[in-house]
Amino acid sequence: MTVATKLRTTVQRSTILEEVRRSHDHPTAEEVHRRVRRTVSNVSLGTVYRNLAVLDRAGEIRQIHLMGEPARFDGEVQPHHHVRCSRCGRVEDVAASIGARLTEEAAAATGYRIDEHRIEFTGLCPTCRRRGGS
Amino acid sequence: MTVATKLRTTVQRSTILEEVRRSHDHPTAEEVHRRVRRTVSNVSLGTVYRNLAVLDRAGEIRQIHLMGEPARFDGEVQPHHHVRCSRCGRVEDVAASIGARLTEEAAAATGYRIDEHRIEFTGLCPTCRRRGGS
DNA sequence: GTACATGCAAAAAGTTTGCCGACTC
DNA sequence: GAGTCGGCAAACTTTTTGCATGTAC
Repeated sequence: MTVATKLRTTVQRSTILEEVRRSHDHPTAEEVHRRVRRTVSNVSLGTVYRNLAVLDRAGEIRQIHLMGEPARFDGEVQPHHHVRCSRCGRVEDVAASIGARLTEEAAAATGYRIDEHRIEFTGLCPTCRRRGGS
Repeated sequence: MTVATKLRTTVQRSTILEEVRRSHDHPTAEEVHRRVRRTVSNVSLGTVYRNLAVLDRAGEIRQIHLMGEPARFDGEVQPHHHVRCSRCGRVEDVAASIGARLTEEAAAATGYRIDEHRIEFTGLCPTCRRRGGS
């Protein structure tokens, strides 16, 4: 599971990384903990938090913060964005191609050197749309 | 200070609203509390939180959540986005005209009915750029 | 063997809530 | 006067940290 150079490989760390990579539903730390415990029955929540932070710093995973929710983690580290369904709460990826020129536009508008941007869309997912209105 | 229809006008509530409206630095609840206390010396932090929530629901202010930080509040309720300087931490507004077509693009890409989007840019502000590097 | 990682439990940080007296309408 | 609101303090949720022990390299 190829952890970045300086990191030690421990059962806990590699299991946590694998779990985040295979989860496509953007789990919270607590959800990761629950899932990892199926394999490593005694991992502590503290270790999960510590490793999620380490892996985030190492660029192996990403952390996302949506409005008023606990942090979620994402094994997809390529640039992309998120949509959250306001009815069922699911969070899905949105291709990074959306808003490709945003960086230049924002740099021109603000004078900042823009390094990154994250977009959080909110709406109704196809399933909830079928079940009717907002 | 024109509070939406159903809300009662109390010294605490209107001071909190005024304070958020006049602050252009996106204060946290604790910062709002500190500032409001200059006028209403005994206002409690609980009241500040309650009123920020009420005013947010009433559409009088907005709440913003940036990566790994406590919630911040914004008296500007018209659509707009935010940039945060990764060196000095300041948060500034970015005009909503940026990314005007994002809603349609995201709707087409995901099948969601998109209701809203928020963009968080990260970079270096002009001042920090002058002082050199990342 | 040394530095780093883990488990555990306690603590911190941020936010919400229950209770009751006080104030707005 | 009825229903809201505010102060206070306790509770809750999420995340971080200290410490002693264990493990990877």
